Amino acid sequence: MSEASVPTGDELLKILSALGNPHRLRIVAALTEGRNYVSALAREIGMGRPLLHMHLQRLEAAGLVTGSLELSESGKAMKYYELVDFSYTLTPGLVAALAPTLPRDAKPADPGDQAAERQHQTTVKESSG
Amino acid sequence: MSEASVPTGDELLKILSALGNPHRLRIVAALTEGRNYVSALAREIGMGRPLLHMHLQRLEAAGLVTGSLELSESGKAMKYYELVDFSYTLTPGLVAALAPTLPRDAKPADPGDQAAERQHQTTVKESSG
DNA sequence: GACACCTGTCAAAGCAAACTGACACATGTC
DNA sequence: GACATGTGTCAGTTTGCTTTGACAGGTGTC
Repeated sequence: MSEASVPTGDELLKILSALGNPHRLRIVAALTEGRNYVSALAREIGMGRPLLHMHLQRLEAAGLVTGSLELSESGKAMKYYELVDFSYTLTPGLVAALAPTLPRDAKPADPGDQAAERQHQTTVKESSG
Repeated sequence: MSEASVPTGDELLKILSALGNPHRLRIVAALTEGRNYVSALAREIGMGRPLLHMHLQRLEAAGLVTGSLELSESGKAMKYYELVDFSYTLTPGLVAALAPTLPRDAKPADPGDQAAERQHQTTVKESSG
């Protein structure tokens, strides 16, 4: 099953700008092989941990990946990221339909469109002890 | 009929980064109502002509819109832009398939992947005299 | 010629994103 | 304790996109 194919304009924008980056595309590609934790993923792709961390946050904020902080058998905390099985069909029609729901200019005088925040879901599991 | 749904990694990146901008999404949305020329479009959307010009170039480079310099009845040169009926389905699989064809780091020492340029097609028509 | 409309481009400024290095913290092993 | 591995975050630089204003054409009309 895939993600909802009809997001809001704001969400679509976040998705597109999140994927509009070579590093992030590569990260998504690497995660199709399975979930992985940050440090290992950084080595695999060949980029610094702080940088990868930022990109992963961007992808998570767009709802394209999910991170879960787990405890390894040895007791070390490791943050595993995995792909969300998304599926969005880009067409002029979709853009036209969602464009009206785009934030104008972040005008401070425009209540009612707020409270649209989305909190990062970071599950915490324990795998044995 | 829609555009090819399987571009190269480089093209996908251009498409995504082109659409990952609120102004450009709005431009695409405005063009779904029909073709229009730059100055009129600038007034309709409410942005400067030079700025709109740049955004249109970005969209054209990504193959999402097409521009054609035509001559109006009065003889004035007007650049009309219209939408390309694209359709791309974003999935992890697509990204994984195209990621290997992404340009590494624009390394100068890597021939063979070049000559992949794409020239902007700018038709010139004459409507009457 | 002056005006209104269209086109295109350039340089400088402004701003957001990307990137790096260093720090603080925790755990298991030698 | 020293070391290697994992986590997260922060400050500062660098890079690149975005934006603006000004300029240089072109045409038709008054």
